[in-house]
Amino acid sequence: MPELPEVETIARGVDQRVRGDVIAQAWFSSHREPFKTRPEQQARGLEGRVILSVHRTGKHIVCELGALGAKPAARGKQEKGPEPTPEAQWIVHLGMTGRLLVTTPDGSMAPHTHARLSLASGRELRFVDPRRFGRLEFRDLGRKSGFAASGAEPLVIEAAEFAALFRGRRLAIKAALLNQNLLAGVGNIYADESLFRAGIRPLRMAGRLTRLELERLRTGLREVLEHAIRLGGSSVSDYVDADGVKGFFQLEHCVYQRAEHPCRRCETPIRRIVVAGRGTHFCPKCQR
DNA sequence: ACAGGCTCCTGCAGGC
DNA sequence: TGCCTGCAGGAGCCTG
Repeated sequence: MPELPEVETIARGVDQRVRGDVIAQAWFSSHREPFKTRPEQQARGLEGRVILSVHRTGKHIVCELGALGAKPAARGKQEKGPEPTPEAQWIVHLGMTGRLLVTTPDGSMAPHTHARLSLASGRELRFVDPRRFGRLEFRDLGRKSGFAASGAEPLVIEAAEFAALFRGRRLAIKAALLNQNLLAGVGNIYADESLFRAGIRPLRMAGRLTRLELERLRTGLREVLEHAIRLGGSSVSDYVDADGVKGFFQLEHCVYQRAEHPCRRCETPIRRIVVAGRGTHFCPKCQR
């Protein structure tokens, strides 16, 4: 299931391949879901627009779109030409099983393809999502404000702000980590892995954690996310990047989906419980 | 306001 | 071998 590192990997890959390309034609499946904006409206808004950039916010992939003829800023260049102002955004949430792929038009259509954007370069940007938990949204920035995740970014949040998120919260820290209104981008895998790094049991009440524990959690979370991004994300279920390539972080999971396996640190068998309706994995000895 | 539970959806694993 | 059941989970919605 795509979380922050997987979404980051996909957004980077898609950005590399489609930045500056023009959306010639947009096609959407006739399923009721997964559209936050009506498909006809999305198609109308997308066709003829230039993709200025693609980036990640929380678990969302945001495509910044400009008017035909707008020149995107070159990636990673120092020379700062005037940044073209986006006119619109196409926002993709992958849900559990969503994929955003850049393909050639002759590439066979995967089952459950819900959107195909034909690009002027001849390539196609495709959204595939068997379980339809993903969401597609179009925002006209002339009418609406730009997309912003409601929660804080775990990669940049400072200690004081992080601690304040959990103050007075009477719920399990695991459940709090999954709440996108507090932190944007953390899902089940990295919640479990960061709690292991911090040595904190998932059922501990969020508001009762000490300053020291919260700081271990903040740094553990950041480390585990950064490490996973370097490895291209975790491939559990059917996650693949923009090229359809799997990531490697799943080989380094310490607790996630390792129930009954020995802890990598102390060899105690990893336990699995259910917290907030989610499978939750922890080491009963290393996590207190 | 906040917390917890239910719902959506399909693929896959496990049991008989 | 093949069918059936149950489970996985992000986030929006409803309820207490």
